[in-house]
Amino acid sequence: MKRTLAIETLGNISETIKVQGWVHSRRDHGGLIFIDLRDHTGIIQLTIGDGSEGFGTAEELRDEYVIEATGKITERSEDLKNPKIRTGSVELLVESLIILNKSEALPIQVNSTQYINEDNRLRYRYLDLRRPKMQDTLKKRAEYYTYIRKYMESNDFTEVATPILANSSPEGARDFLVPSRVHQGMFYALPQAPQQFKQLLMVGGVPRYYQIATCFRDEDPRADRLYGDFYQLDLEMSFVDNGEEVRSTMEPLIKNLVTEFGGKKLLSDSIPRITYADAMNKYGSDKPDLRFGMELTDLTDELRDCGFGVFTNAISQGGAVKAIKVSSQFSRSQIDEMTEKAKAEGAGGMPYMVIENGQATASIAKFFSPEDLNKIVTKLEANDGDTIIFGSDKLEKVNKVLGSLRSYLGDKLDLKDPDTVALAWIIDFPFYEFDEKLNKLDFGHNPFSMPKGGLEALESDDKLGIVADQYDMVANGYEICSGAVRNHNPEVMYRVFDVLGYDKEYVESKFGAMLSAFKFGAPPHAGCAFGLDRIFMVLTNEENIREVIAFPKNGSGVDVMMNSPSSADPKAVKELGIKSLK
RNA sequence: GGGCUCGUGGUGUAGAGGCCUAACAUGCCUCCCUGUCACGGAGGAGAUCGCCGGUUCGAAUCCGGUCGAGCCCGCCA
Repeated sequence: MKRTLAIETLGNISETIKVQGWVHSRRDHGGLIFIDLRDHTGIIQLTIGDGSEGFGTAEELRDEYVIEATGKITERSEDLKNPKIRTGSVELLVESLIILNKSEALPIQVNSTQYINEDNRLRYRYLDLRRPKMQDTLKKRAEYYTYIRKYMESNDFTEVATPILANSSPEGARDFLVPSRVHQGMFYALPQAPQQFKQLLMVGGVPRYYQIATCFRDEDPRADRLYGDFYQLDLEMSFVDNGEEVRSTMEPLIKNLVTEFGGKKLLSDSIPRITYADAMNKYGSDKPDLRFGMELTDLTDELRDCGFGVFTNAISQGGAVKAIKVSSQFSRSQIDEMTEKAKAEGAGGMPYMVIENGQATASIAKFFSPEDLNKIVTKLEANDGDTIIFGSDKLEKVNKVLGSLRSYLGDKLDLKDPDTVALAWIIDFPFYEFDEKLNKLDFGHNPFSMPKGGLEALESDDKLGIVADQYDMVANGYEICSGAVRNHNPEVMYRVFDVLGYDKEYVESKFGAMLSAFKFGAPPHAGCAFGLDRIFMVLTNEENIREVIAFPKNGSGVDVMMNSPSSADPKAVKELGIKSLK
């Protein structure tokens, strides 16, 4: 076994050993120097007395010097043991000491848990990574990959690598383009996902494919979304024509990742299937956090003829009135903050009322008759001390605003148990959506999924009612997986685009390879892709996804350590046939 | 592209018109110290308060612009 600073590998008491690592801290008592030596496994105390051969060297040491020490492992006397570190019952009595490399004064401290702003951490990521927490993250992430691979292999999935230099895809996120030198004026694109390749693998006779795939998207990041490249567990299964088979194949892995690997509780052992429509109506989100209730209640019918113009107007214009009940009361400033939140989501304001002594008071209560108030209180089962928050507008807007407030209040009221993971499958996404901005029909998710009901369903007059055989998995309010039963039938493919007004030529120009492949005996197939960074983030209770990878870009896509992106050698640019640079 | 918040010694913060010749913690440098483990003690260096402009007798503090960061909206099939 390689000698590390883990207690198990240090050797026996009074054995003479050699250890290497970084100077975590140094305590100089004049004639006696203590050094905390650190490596990826932990810390051991080195003790050097005046008179020992290494003493002179020990006096020169500074934080983060890299050293090698030789000495005798010695048990500490009872009163000197330090229970805070794993090796605290022993220390190394140093006989000789070598400096392997020095360190300048540090821009960020390694031996501290003090908050450091992220810009500095990323600029000196190699120092940041030395910190025990980041060491643990990297180690745990490697175990996570192993755990996943083991499951996939034991379920007969074959790992296949797909190209990084791929093709631009017309739907979806913005591509990273790579200019071709050999074919000037032409571009590769880094894959947003191996979507088309994995479907071609199905046509290619691979029964079950998986890959821990790097995916590239040039879109603005978020706390739960990396800029540039990120990782997916991408998989696909042939001769599968229903999503349930994919879901039940992958469920055990995710559940075990939560419990066995992550050491957390599942909210429920059986994972609910919730339709997109139900999720939107009950939680105002297609990625609801199910760890708490506070569901949206529809009051449209009850309040159609109420005395409050804001509500009746919304309803008469085809909109809805909904409410959430919160078992809590709020200060003026809290209400203001929530109102700001609602406005940020597009609401005009945040009407609310408070139930006190069996009476509704505050904000908009005065606009309602006792009968209307009674309907509200009854439907929401509201009690003294509850606050009822309303939304009225188009249904989609109401869902969005109240869904956002629900999540916000879940945080504020501490309803999100960090030790519990609530999983759910969201199913039956709408195939088409109405794009308000372009004032036309567009794909809801992706054009590769099979419409439920196939060709026949596409003929429906209610295009917005067509459901895709498409499913997401959500965990604690995060979307962690997206998948679908794929459309492997060229006729259906043409028709899917035809509904949006795209002709055959368009489809062939964009998806030529897939379409022609599908003409040569494509098996039905289905699959999905899990966001590995995001799942790991949930499992480790991190709120920022940049905490779970070694070298993330910052919010504007810059690697502040490596200084990328950067300008290129003009010669290389010229060779690519690119003429104009700013 | 838009909104909100932030920018003060190496690091993390305080200061919110004059008390600032800018404070505290930590780090750094010098010296003392043989049982510390966030060692302790004495001394010292280090910031024109992101940048530009304005208001004012006076600006780290107020205003405008600009640059950078974080979060959110848009975007992310």
